[in-house]
Amino acid sequence: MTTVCAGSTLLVRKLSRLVALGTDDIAALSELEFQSEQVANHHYLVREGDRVNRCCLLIDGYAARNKLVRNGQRQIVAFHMPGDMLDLQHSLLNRADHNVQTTTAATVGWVDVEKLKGFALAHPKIAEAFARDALIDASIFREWVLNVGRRDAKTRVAHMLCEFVARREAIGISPADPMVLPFTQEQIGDATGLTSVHVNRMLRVLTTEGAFERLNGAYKIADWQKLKRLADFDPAYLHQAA
Amino acid sequence: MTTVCAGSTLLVRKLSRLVALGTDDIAALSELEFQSEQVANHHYLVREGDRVNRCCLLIDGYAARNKLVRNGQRQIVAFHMPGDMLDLQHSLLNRADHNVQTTTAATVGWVDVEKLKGFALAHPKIAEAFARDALIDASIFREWVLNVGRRDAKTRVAHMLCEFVARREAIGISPADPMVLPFTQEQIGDATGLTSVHVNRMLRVLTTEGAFERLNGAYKIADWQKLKRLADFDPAYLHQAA
DNA sequence: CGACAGATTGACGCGCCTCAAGGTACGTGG
DNA sequence: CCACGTACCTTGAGGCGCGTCAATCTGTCG
Repeated sequence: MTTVCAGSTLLVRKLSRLVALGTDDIAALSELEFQSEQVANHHYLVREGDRVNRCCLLIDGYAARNKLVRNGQRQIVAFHMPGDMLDLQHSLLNRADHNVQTTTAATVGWVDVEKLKGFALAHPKIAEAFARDALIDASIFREWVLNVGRRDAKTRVAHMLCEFVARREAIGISPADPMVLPFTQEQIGDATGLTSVHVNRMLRVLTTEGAFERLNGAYKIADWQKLKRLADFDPAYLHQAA
Repeated sequence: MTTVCAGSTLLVRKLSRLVALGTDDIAALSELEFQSEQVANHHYLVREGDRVNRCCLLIDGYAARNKLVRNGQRQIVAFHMPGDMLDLQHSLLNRADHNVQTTTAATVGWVDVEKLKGFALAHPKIAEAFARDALIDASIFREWVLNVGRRDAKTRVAHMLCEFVARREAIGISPADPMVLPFTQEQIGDATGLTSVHVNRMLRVLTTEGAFERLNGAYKIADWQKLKRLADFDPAYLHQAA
């Protein structure tokens, strides 16, 4: 549960997509020690109201951020995949304003926030990478406001799938590969402001229209161009190309 | 149009709410020169696709960020008020992924982005303030995803009004003061994912329920506690208390 | 085999949208 | 001073997209 692990490799790879790291930056990052932990599905990595003093790198598995309204309905506001740092978000704020929960079994690596801050102070390139990462997250949040506020159900679901596929591609997984979605239909509903029932119907429509296929538990993008078109998807907001 | 102005006072006041600035930080900020410009309502301060190399301080008036879907529908993803820095958001990214547009006539002050970056490098406290500001913006985006995704129309409109009032309070304007809303009902609709027609009806409902009053063009919060309750509003996400 | 999470499907209703017709306030030019 | 345009607000009637409720099915893990 608390073995030191090679999360730093993953982190270097991620930050390298954001800025051009110097060899000294990379050397420094390699020194970073992550306390590795295996957690079950639905495990809370951060809870609303927590004081955050350590930071979590998602090494394997998937996670989602969510907030609740008074009557208990849930809204997922972001999802995360291997390589994502989950709590830079909160490190400078007093208390977590939302929950972060795994959506599959997962492996995470913990680092002390103060240690990361020290790195940022000593290495401007690393600080810039952290800042860009936070700004890209913010850009994604804006797209989600648009998605939930102004697109119809079919487009919304398709858009969320497109973002998932595009971000997977950035970490090296081809859109054409079959995939097991790390979300239930209810979670897709929580992310798109719909009910699981309606998500189910929209997935059926997207399937009959030939945008993607379903084989027992797994899904496969049947026509990536068509799905993007149906989704009104423009990846510019992901700021992936450096 | 390009007179140097005292925007730095406003900026010092804003950053002081985010971190404890040292006297040297304040002295340095006072040196900052803003090119002041008066702009009309509906003026674009940033356009989607722009390369951003200068940064805009909103000195007087109001502005909103918006994105468009393919069929031309608009979604406002954030609004801004005097004292807000509008483009720290974009300064580290290649291209603007959304528009920023005034919603009233306004006065803004421009600074060079590189100059600001220099400040951040030389003054860790200022860098931290910028970072916290960006993280708070992100927190507000998350709340908007929740608002648009999971609350009904009346609650949504009330919530947006609450955020407006709470943020005004942070810059020194009492919730009890009558106010002329710097948004049209159509803009409130664009911010909440509703049509202007339905916003109109919801405002009527909130009025008949006694949450607020309307006197000719101006509005007044009649019952701040009641409005917050109707809105499911918890200001924690604004991270205003340091 | 039983228990349980998740997917699927149908019937029905409501919240919000659409379309359309004024109304009001204000600025602008004759 | 009035005529007119423009931007915004207001109100009503009707319709549709998505939610609600509920039953059934499937796969998986003990």
